[in-house]
Amino acid sequence: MPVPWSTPELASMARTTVNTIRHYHRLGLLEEPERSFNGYREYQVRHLVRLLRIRRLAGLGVPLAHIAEVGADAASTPDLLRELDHDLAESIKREQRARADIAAILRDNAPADSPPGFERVASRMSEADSSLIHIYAQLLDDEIMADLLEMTESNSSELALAIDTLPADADETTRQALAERITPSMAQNFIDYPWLRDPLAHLKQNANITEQTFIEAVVNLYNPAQLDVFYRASVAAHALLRGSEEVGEPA
Amino acid sequence: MPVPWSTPELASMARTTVNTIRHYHRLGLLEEPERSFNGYREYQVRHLVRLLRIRRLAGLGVPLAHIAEVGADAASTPDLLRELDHDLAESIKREQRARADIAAILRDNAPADSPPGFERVASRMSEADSSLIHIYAQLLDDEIMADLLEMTESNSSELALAIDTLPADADETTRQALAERITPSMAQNFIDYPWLRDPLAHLKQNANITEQTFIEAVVNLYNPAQLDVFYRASVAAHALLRGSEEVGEPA
DNA sequence: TTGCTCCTCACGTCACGTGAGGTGGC
DNA sequence: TTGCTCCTCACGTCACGTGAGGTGGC
Repeated sequence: MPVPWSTPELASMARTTVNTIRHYHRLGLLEEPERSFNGYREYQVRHLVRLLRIRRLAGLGVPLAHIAEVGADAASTPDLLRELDHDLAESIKREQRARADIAAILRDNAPADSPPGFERVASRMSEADSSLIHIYAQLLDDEIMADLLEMTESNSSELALAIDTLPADADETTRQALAERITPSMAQNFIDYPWLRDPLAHLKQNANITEQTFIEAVVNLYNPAQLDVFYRASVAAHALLRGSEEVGEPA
Repeated sequence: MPVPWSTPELASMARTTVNTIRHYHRLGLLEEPERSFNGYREYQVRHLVRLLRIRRLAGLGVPLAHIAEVGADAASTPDLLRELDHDLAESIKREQRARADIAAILRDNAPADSPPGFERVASRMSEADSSLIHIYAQLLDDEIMADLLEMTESNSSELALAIDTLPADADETTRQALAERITPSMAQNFIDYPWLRDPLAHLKQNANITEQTFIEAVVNLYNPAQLDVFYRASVAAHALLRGSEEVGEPA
């Protein structure tokens, strides 16, 4: 390839594309070369050098709009580079988190839109539970979320299924029976995770007025029979705890 | 914030923007909610959940156009995720290289568009040398480039300056004197870097017909006097080596 | 009437890529 | 005439952001 070079030749030498070169011409970043008699561009060595410098800066993350001034205003360059470095560091962190999350999803064979951190238990969770966790993750801090994960892991699959499949019009007997089955583990949870008795006190600081959200999510995601079972079990669990405190665990 | 939520309220709860929500509506990704009497959107819990799932997938790098099908076609998801992971890994590598290069530029106070790897010596290099290195980096493999860096590091600053500032019309005496000054180091380079005697043999494999480029770059970037000095020094250096081989270094 | 909240619609951003239609010499 | 190379010009992509102009109830 003797000088002068055509656009495809220049692109090939700089390991880029003709579209990229034309784009830089449009932006005024790369000087237009002379034209041959038939209108073809004829690039010289200086164009190749300029193109390589532009590609280098673009590769470092310098916005094309700033590349002209990087040449001109060398004094402001360190600040620009430090800013770029900061952006790159952030981007790398985000991508590394995404990779870790993808690995967890693949490892646990979980749905891709599982709540972050819940991949291990995602396939055992009902739609309602999964939805609720998505919302809670916006409202509760990480320690609470970690506790929720523990609770979900220790949940009995049969009980979870029974709750999940409870029809909205389940009769009195069915509800009461189910409530009694889940009362012990609920009581245990109240012991293991004291904040469960007053979850509203543990909302994220930056989450403004969200107590309503917290409650409305539950009410929306479970049917009346399920909510009734939760309520009955919760009352029974509290009674159980009060009983054991009075009898076996004096303050 | 009681249900139903307005668009800004929904955006705030999902830690995103109203524009993002409207964008998802336009793409048909997020169901349009009911409107109030005055035309305001009224979002329910299910919209919040859907929005959070979309944001989660988007955060993992799933293209918006594929998010609908990720829900529908769970079987193809692992392949998609593995592809995403591969892209993320590539992106992270690129960004880490960029960060390392930015660090080198800042550390050595080098121009941002220095040839990669040459930051330490960039401030001592002439424009022509820097340009040439940019071009050579496209044509020569990494080992040769490492040798070029070594050569540049060991170059005498005064000699480099003398060459760089040599006028195109420098007279005979000046040229000859300068050639004689650089002959010893050039001879030493021929010994230390044997490939210098036949650099064209070390072009990158994937770089097709580029010998011309190699030569045209030199001819274009240096003035006639400089080229003449290089030529004279090269001839003298070769003579020197032949002499020393005949006298002091029998094969 | 003024402010406030939400709305729609069109266009902008970033760094190019795509594709249609035309040209000039073999 | 066909093929090949290069050209221009308009529009597309991706995931939104911006800004103009309008509305409805206090």
